Amino acid sequence: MENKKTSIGNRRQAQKEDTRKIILESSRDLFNDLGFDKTSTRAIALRAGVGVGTVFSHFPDKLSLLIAVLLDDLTATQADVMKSMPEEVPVCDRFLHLARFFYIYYTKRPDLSRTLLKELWFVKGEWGEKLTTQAFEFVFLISDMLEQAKERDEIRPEADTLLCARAFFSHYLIVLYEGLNSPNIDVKTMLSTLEGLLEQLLTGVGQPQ
Amino acid sequence: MENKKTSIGNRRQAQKEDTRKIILESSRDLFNDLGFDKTSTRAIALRAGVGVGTVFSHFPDKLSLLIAVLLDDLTATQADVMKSMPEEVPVCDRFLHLARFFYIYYTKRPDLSRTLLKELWFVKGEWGEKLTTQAFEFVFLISDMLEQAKERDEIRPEADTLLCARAFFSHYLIVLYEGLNSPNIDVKTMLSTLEGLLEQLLTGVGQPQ
DNA sequence: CGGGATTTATGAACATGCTCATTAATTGAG
DNA sequence: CTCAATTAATGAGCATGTTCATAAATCCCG
Repeated sequence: MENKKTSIGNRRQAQKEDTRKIILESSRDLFNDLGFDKTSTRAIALRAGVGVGTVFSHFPDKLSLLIAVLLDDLTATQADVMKSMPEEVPVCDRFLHLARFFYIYYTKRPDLSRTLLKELWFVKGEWGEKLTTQAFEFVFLISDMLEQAKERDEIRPEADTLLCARAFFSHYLIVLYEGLNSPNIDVKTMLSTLEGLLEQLLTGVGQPQ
Repeated sequence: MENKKTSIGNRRQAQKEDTRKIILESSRDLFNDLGFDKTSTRAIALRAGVGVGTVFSHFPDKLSLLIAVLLDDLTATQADVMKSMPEEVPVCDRFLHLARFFYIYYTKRPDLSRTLLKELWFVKGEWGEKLTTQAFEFVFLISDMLEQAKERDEIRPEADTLLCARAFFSHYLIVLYEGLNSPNIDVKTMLSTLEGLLEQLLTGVGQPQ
């Protein structure tokens, strides 16, 4: 009763939020159980107990549903990473720590990850921008780590940390794509490949001078 | 008359090949004119003067049609690259030469390229393998170039040329993705970014020793 | 309360990728 | 040439993502 009274004036808003949440939960469950392609929007609506149209009045398309589901997790993952990030170790190790958490997350749900990463670069609309933003923040995070490493004289002062962060990111991605592509996904192998690429980048492959 | 006689015994085979070719040509035209999404398989069939089912008896799905169309071009592009490849210049320049040709090709048809590159890693089936093969050959090509450079003492003898080739490739791809994502695509900018990344990799960003 | 305005929910309808049972054409042995 | 077998072509039909006109629910002002 009191709850009803306190919520007077925004019952509609609360209802909408509830509907949104139940759609997201249904999507999450079905995506996890059946995979992205085999989950129909009708099934999502049915499980959520709403009409198909309702789903699309909350999310512009099916892909945005997946992004919404996974971005929640990825934000949480990033928080976990930061909490457990070791200090006072080489920047390479710090980056590998970062990569490990995400690789573990992605490889646990290869199908959904493939769908997400396929679209990473080219999704349009509100949810596409959120995804791109997440990727940018990832790069900036690496850039910060490199900046700190520079202050510790770990990397050369003349190095462009943002460019270097993009290099790290591109290696991180290529290893992720390769991993998700291979039938037997193994985070350890992925991380050791990534480590090799990073060491190569730190050392350089050209003849000095 | 004589033609007919000589082709006796494989009229069916020839017919099939003709049908295949006209389907491919229709696809190419429509993809170029309308883009991938706005080209329907019905439209392709109509333009080719065949039934919809015929299209799918020659190619497993719409995406394979796109791959078939673009792989032809990409093979030709690769041949052009090799013909005009400068010798006796730094490996970085040789790679930039390679990249230029492909960047030009991709940026001329951003929509189709986006669709192709989205699927690069994860396409299934016959045509997916052809695409993956093409990518592998690209990496091996770089690896060969690096091996030659090693013999010229241009890169360190202890460097792993295959790993280095993968690094080159990952930078090549990230720049391509970024380029295709940006509204104003500019091959020159892409190439200078790529050059920066390569120089960074050759020099190394860590402190020597 | 009353009732017009606004927001939210709905599912029939549409477009499209793709399948598959059926038909048509071609072949080659007798 | 005949005809059974093989291969190619076909399009109606299905499943599914998405739209949009309509209905239902909620709000808010007088």
